Amino acid sequence: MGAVRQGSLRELNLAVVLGRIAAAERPPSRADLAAETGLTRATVSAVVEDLITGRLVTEAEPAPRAGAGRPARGLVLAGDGPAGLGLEVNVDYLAACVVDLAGRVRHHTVHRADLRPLSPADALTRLVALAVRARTDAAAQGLPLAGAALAVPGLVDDAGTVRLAPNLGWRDVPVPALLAGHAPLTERVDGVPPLVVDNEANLAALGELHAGPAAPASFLHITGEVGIGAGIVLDGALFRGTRGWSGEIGHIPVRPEGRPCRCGGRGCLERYAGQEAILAAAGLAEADLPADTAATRLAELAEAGSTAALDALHEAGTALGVAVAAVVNLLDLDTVVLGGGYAPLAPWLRPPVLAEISRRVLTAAWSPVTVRPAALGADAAVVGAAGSVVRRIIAWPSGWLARAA
Amino acid sequence: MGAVRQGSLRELNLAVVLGRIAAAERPPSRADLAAETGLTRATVSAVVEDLITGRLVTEAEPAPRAGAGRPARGLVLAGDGPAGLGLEVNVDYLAACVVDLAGRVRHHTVHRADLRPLSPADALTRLVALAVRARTDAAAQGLPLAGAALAVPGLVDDAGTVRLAPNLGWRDVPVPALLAGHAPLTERVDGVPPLVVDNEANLAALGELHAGPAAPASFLHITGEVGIGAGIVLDGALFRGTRGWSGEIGHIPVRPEGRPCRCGGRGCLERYAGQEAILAAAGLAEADLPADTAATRLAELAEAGSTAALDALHEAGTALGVAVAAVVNLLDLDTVVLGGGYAPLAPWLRPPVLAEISRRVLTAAWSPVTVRPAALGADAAVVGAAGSVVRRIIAWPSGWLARAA
DNA sequence: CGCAAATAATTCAATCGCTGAACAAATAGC
DNA sequence: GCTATTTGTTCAGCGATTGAATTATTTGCG
Repeated sequence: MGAVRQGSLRELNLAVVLGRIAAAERPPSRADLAAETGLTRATVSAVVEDLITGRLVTEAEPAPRAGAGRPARGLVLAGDGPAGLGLEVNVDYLAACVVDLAGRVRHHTVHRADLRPLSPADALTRLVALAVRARTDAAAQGLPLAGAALAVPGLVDDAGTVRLAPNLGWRDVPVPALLAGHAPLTERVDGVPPLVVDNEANLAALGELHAGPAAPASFLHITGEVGIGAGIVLDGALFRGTRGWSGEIGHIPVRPEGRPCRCGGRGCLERYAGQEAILAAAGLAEADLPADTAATRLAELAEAGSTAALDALHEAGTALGVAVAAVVNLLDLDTVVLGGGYAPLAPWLRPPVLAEISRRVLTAAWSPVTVRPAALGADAAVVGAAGSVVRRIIAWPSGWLARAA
Repeated sequence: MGAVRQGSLRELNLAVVLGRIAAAERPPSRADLAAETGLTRATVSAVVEDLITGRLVTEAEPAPRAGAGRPARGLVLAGDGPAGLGLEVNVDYLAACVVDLAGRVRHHTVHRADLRPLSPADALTRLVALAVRARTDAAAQGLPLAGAALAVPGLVDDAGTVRLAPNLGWRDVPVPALLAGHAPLTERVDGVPPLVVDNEANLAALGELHAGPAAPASFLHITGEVGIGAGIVLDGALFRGTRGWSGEIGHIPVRPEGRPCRCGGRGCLERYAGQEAILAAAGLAEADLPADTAATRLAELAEAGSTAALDALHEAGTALGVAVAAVVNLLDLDTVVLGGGYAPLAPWLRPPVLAEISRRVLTAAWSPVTVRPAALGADAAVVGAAGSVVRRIIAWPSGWLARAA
């Protein structure tokens, strides 16, 4: 916590009030906010006025009806306020989307193509084309973009360099430098780079947090694709680790005397619950399926009662459960979200995961652990990326207000 | 983050300034603090005056010498300010200590006795005797006690009830209720209970954080005793999990097809790197050694070149390394501290732990993980308990100042 | 030795944002 | 149409920070 200057007071209260408006189930009145926060109605009015003139908040016309007295005017996040641009590079598709302050997806494009043969520079050039279309669409809807975030299936350092994205074949790719020619993804505003690069699993977890007001404050979001990544959300904020490389769950040993893994260990989770492992166990050659349909195909087979598929899923679920139990023991989380390719497979993965948790988590007897599929599907990472931009504005509105003024 | 009222400004700045004084390497001057925090020298002077009249800070007479100009007056945490009382119940000893604001241990008593035959009530009665002596000693030194914390080798819920302490044989022990007759451990002040009960591993980790200014902001502290517990410190704060039950590292599977464990799983870490497992592997019957000397005995044997001991330690270190690698992958930590019974064994445990980390942690190649023994020895938990009390004051001085006024 | 330069800390009027109470606005119920 | 009730705004007052000026204390230099 930095020092609190005179002006910080208003900055902090702008964040507090806007945060309450964003988190509220129904549009709160100024009086509600005053009661909730402990601030005076006078102060709340002044703060709200700043937020309204800054186009972050609008008054909801159909005010919620009460008993007697002057009717309250509900406050909601502005639909025409700043929006976030989300981008994603993945193994077999590119995606872009625009999410407004209220969390609505206002634009969404997916471009399917095998990215592996392309150089990183070429892939990014194609991505810029998508970004430009998204920008144009946003402008047509009167939405100013406040920033962008790019989701990548790999490890990203603070500078935005992709250190390693195995399934993409990327290694030490300096994304910001490669985008240098493509303003306005590169103009730095207020010290915030206009494009943040982050791990796909992290951003997908943020997407889940953003998807509904019912999201718990702390949970583990597991993205099951070729690799297995986890996004850790603690108290409503993404936990990134010392260098931003948290969530590497794929190499927790679940059968240490088991199959060798490319990481050098043995019996890693990825070798038992990764997409390739499940497909192989189910008797499906991986090569003839595009990655995005593999999970749905498996779900169809399981639905149809295929013994091979059911056995493969049970096996994978058990391995996943061993790893999840370890994480729950370590972090004492009460919710686990199955995302990415696991989402459609949740009906079959859930039982063995729960079984392992109740076997191995000492505290599960006192307070049960919830395991549920992700609310967002395969779009979680892009939507989460765009959401992370608007979320930053909600968490610190004075930055945007100063820029807009 | 709650709303910020007018008066919160000063409260926040008191915390900011006191925090800087506590964290500084050498006594900072008011001017230093102003430069660091961005506050005006005028404001810092006012804030510091509050801290000095509240007996939290004093001026260090031998001011650090500079070039020219009026010499600065260094500010340090007051040695005669509020102190914390730390208590510990463990399998074969009770302990109490008093730590002052500056982190110095001003009192320390250990009472050795096998606690397992005693009822929880009897054990706590003996503990109160220690606490009373510590109080008297503190009073004799002019130290007002600001609160107490009790370390227990088990799971504790929010109300202070020990839900399960297997090695102590405790189950659902309502510690605050059992201490009800023993004021002043029970009078609630400012909404803060005078006695906080917490897990031993958590408090030991806090002790490590408190032990030196060189402690990293985020680390994993592993307490190896009969069970294996971990304290997770993230950004200088203990991470407790949703219900305060984080850090159960003992049941991470390291040999899943291996030995059955009392938790119901197989091949848990505890069965390979727990004290009993190491002693058995080294050919030492456990029964004939008091728990506190087992580790030193092992260290002696290893020092003397005993093959059995060296092999046992290598085996345990490898198992520990597998689990630690999993945690490091998940949380992206850069420091692991070997505490409790592991501290004296660190020379032999470190190499296999590091080997497993470099094998299994993908990112270890870019930035190495430090593994080191704990700075505090077996006293870490008591000292950490007392430290947690003074730490709370440093984090929120206005609470103490209001009480003292 | 005396004086200028430099750095530390304090004083004080000005200012910014919150507070609390009074007031205006708008509606339901009688 | 009147009253009770609740919402939202206005305004004087106040607390905390600010910034410039002032005082305090030492080093360096002639």
